[in-house]
Amino acid sequence: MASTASTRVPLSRERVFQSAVDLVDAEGLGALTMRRLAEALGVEAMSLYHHVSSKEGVLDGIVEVIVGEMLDAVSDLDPSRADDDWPGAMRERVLAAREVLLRHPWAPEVIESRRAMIPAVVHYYEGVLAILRRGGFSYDLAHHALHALGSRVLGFTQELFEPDTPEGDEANEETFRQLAEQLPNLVGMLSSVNHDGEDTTLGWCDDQTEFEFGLDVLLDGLERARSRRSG
Amino acid sequence: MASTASTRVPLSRERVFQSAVDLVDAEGLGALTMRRLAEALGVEAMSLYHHVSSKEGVLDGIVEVIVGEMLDAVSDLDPSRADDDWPGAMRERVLAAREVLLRHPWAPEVIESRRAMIPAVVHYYEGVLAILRRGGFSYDLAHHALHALGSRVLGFTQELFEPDTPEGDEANEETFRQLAEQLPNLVGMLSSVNHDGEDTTLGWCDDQTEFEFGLDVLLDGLERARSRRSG
DNA sequence: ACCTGAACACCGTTCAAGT
DNA sequence: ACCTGAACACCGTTCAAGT
Repeated sequence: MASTASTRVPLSRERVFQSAVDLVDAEGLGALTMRRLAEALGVEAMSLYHHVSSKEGVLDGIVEVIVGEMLDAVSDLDPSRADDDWPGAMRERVLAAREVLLRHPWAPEVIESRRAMIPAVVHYYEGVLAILRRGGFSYDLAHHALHALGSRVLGFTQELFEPDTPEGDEANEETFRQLAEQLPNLVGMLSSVNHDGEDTTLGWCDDQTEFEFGLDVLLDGLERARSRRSG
Repeated sequence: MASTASTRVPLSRERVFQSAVDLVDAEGLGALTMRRLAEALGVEAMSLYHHVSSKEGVLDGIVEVIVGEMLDAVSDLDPSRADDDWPGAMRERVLAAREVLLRHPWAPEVIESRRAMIPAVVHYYEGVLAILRRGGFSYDLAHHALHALGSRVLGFTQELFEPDTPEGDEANEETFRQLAEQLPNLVGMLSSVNHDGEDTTLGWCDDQTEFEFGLDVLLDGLERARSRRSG
């Protein structure tokens, strides 16, 4: 019954979102416009609006895809581990999520810009909370823990500064050189911290070593707060 | 010598940035366009480009103004307090910065989007580092501490979700209702955490109580990491 | 040196029309 | 039901020209 002339697959929300992820993987966030996305799908820009309400909806959908990959990645971890080692269970979950981000290094920027209740994100947080509850946290302390961990539960650390792009302008380095003599502590810190290792990295500071170390400091501090409160 | 016909003050970077802050204070971030900003200054849009290189430069300038206010606010604190009570000194500094944000509640969003080395931000971090160093942190551990504290050193907590705007659509609440039975822990947490108090607030979760509590958990965890390492 | 007006090259999005 | 083409209402920014 199907015409053999055109085997075009009909558009769907899922195809739109996956295509958006592929486009950004290949060409960066700047390439994501409604026109470019439509082109990649072999369709006119306005056809997209039958499946998404706006470009904001596309960005939400991108997060749904990425965090969906995280949910897949954590689905075969053992939830009962949290009963007697919640920091270990959390660490395992978060590092699995981080591996997804290493395949989509632009994703933290998009995730940070979204505050809508995206189903995959909500489910991911539910799993984080489950670990904290099994580990003995009250709802109230678990809430504080979520905020203290921040983006780290999704596998990335916020950057403070971004280095200048290799080919771009040198505004940052120039600013820093001019101010350097008023900044003894920053100069000292930057010279003692390795910022050009070959380590797997999501950003200037966010390499695997820094991420794991900072995560462990937080998990330890939170476990201490928990045990102090539950007596 | 000066003509009395027009007492127009010449444009300057400082006037452009301050005017941008005033515009956003009055009408929100969405109102900030080069054309609107020029209008507020009684000038054509293109005149702005003699003083700033781009709209990105205006946003950097806004952060310079806001964090400049923070530097003023912390300038009369006693640096030597960190010598025997670094968590107290940090707490004092951070809460002073937060008071600036309470006057500009849109500012966290702008600050989060900037990664350039803005002079005021660099100086602010220098002061944060000075406290950690006086408190006995190695450069390496101070670096981890900065990332662990994240946006908190500038006085705000990242939100996880934003509630629906009062007049806006109800997409978030709708999503949540549909998923609620699969989310026992989130439902439990949200019902036990106060999200509609009259407290001074920067966001849904970021009220003064949550901010101070979460800050203290982190400061305590960091002090523990420090004392464990220095023996 | 500083500011302007018109224009350019994009955006996201609306709308009426096609099939 | 789904897709289209043209148009709208904006953007940020360039450029040649004014004073």
